[in-house]
Amino acid sequence: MQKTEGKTLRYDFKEIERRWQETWEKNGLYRAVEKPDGEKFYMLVMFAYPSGDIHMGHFRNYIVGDAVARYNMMLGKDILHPFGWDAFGLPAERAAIQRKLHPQDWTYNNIKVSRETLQKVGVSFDWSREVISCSPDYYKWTQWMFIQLFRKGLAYRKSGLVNWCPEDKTVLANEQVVDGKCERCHTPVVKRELTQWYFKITEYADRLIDDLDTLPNWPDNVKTMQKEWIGRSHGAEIDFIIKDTGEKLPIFTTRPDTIYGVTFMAIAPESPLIDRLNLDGDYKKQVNEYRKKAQMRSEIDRVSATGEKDGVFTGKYAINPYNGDEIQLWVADYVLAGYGTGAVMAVPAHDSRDFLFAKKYDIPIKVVIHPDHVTALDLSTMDDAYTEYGVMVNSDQFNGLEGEEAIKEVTDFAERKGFGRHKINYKLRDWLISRQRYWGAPIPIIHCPKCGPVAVLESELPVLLPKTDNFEPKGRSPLADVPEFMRTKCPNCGGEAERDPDTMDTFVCSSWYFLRYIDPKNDCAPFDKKKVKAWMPIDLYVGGITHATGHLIYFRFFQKFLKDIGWVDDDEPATVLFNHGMVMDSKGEVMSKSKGNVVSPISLMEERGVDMSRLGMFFTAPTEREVLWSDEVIVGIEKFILNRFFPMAERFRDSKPDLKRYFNQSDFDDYEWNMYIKLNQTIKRVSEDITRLQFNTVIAALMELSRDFDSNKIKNDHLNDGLILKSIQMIAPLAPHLAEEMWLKCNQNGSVFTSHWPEYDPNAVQFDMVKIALQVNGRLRGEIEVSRDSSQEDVLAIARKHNRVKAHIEDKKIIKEIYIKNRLVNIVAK
RNA sequence: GCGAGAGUGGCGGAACUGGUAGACGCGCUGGAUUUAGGAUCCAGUCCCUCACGGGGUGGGGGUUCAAGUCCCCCCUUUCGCACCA
Repeated sequence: MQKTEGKTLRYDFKEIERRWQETWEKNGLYRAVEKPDGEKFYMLVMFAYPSGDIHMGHFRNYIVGDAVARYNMMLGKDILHPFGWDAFGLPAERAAIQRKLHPQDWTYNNIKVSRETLQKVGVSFDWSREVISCSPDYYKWTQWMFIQLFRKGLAYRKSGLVNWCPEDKTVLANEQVVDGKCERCHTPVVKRELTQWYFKITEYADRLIDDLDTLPNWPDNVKTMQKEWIGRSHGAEIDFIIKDTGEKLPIFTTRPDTIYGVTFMAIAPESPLIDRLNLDGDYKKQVNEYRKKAQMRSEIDRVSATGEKDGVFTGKYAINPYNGDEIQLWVADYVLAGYGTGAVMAVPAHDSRDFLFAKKYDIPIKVVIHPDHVTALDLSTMDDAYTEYGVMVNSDQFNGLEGEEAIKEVTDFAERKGFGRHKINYKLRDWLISRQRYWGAPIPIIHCPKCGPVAVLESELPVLLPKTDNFEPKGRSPLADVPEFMRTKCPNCGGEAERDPDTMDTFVCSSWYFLRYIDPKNDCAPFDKKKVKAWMPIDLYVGGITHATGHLIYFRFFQKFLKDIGWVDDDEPATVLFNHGMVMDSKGEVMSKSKGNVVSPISLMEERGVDMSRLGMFFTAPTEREVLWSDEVIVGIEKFILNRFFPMAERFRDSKPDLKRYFNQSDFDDYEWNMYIKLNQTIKRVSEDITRLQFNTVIAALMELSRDFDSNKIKNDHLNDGLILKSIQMIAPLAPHLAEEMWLKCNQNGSVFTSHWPEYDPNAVQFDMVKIALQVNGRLRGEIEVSRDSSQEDVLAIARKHNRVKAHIEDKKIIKEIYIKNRLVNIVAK
């Protein structure tokens, strides 16, 4: 509490915050309409994982969204600003195991605590639409989504090598493996051969890339990251032939123009093709040993061994279909099993990796590309491959062709001959969604010995997660050990059958939550199409950059799928994306529990008040930049609010000003007119800065305005009161409790948030007198004040007479005089 | 290694389409008030110089009357990707 001895005013934030939060709740200020009729604004922040504590990062995220929501509310739009919980997932389960609690109890308890904290922050969430992803009435529809995908053949089961985390004892999606380690617990990931459920996101790869171009208001870095993650590359698939077995060995290459330079072939150790080669004695032994060794090597080993390549010769040969050359067939672990066909044609002269490999094992190198028609490559002096485009040489009828054209010709040739084709490849893999864990949405599939995997009938949803205490991870799904869950009848033939024991990746739950907010209580459908049509797309989505290649791809994928099956209208879920910066401690380190440097917004808010904390966070840095948090940033804000801004309410004269009225210069004296201009300039600046989410300069502008404002010098009551009321309106999105309190103190009816955002008077945003910089040869020599829009002649005449200017142009010849209206004069003299 | 962003006072950071660099705040210095501390108010605060003036937005070049802003090279740093053939 602030001491304000001698002053009648006291800013009792605890009382004020409590009172306004109650009032807002009572009046349902943030209750969204079912269907907007006028202009709408769907403000979305990423829903939260209920870990039990709300940290500074959350706080920052939500107050940014809140400010935008409140601003748009004041612009008269219908607002949808919901919140919910990403409540399934591994950490809940682990925490629950450690604390000997059930994940459900742990999760719901955390939600309760976190919700109460958030409610204290005064964020304008419509809590009546809260969504909890682990609640059966939500995951019922997550399962429904699965079934729709399954019906379209976009959810399927396949066996393959998958990422397995030995610590968490579950499979992981590619996105959850970072540097060969489990994203969550940092345990090195191993590969296992398992049959798992996948979503065919690759089917949408092109649209996921191409539609990024329809999103001008997404940050470029996110779009670039997504493009690279999806990794589309154009090239050719060429069928080589295994010499002995005659088997076709298709390979993918982006450089078919180097086809005559192929001197060996490399196959990934995991490739099943190797088993079909009928290797002879010693070779067989060596290859098998190598394959075993490769499999033992962890992912990190293989990744960190950059540069160093090894492999083993199979003793077999393949035939290049272009020239019939016999080339050696190697097994090498620098070839990725999962990309292309798991085998590559190696062109040492024109690929750095192949070059290293060929040097190491003394494999021939053959130059088939020259940089241009006059420059030739000399193999004896090459210490790396030449990988640029160039002119084809030593390539029979293709000699002389260049770059793109060469690639096209070579591929067309293969197509005509039937041993190759144009081909597009992606780095993106199908999305592995099965998890061998308890705390997730059960996969709504029944395995029937006769009918195979059959979807649960929609009328039977949800497939309830059985309440069991037996959820400790042991390498297979805990649900498999719950017989009453597993045992069921086939929906098709009625015979004995078993449920799928796996649960879904939580990213599935978070891929459609934004649609459920629009109709959160719907029992009959995931949502009402008409309501969704009215509210979508999301007008602003605010979150951290960490989800660039995970969630933000998945939710776009879901949107597109739902569009394809007629449930939504838009191709893209969110038109504007904004990534706020991270919040670090004062030393620039990431806040984490293990480091013990976590600053909780709760204690801060209790000590300084919610609005001071909000303003402090807003003021310290622009939204997209990272913040090194220290409580000191509050100091300046506190002085500003307590000593200057809040006391403005005391200067209110209750003159019932018309806030829509514009004034003329003749209504005022000089000080008043200048204040009027300053006010309108501030309105303009603040409106623009809020639109681009730059809140630090919003506060700076308000500081300037209230610094210049001296009520004693203002005789016009309407100006005095209008300036105060508009200032309150302008700070309202950032400091809602404060604004409401001042609004009330100024005898205004209703909430400041139902008042109309001020509009600036376009005839009063420039001062009548402007300062003109005087330069000689680009150097500043003085400054004069003239009336706005003065003519070049007049200004130059004054400028030439200016003492310091004169001193610098005397004895010199004036070559050029430049006048930028209302800004500067530059006299060029020699 | 590849790609993208960033580099401005002691600190956080301003600066719209090239046009007075350092808004706003912290900190610091001096003054007023106060028994004192705190708080508040006023003034000052990029660097060198008594001043005139000069230098200055990571470094070096360039374009321009004019560059933090545009172009080229380099350094540092953050983030992403990392054998994707």
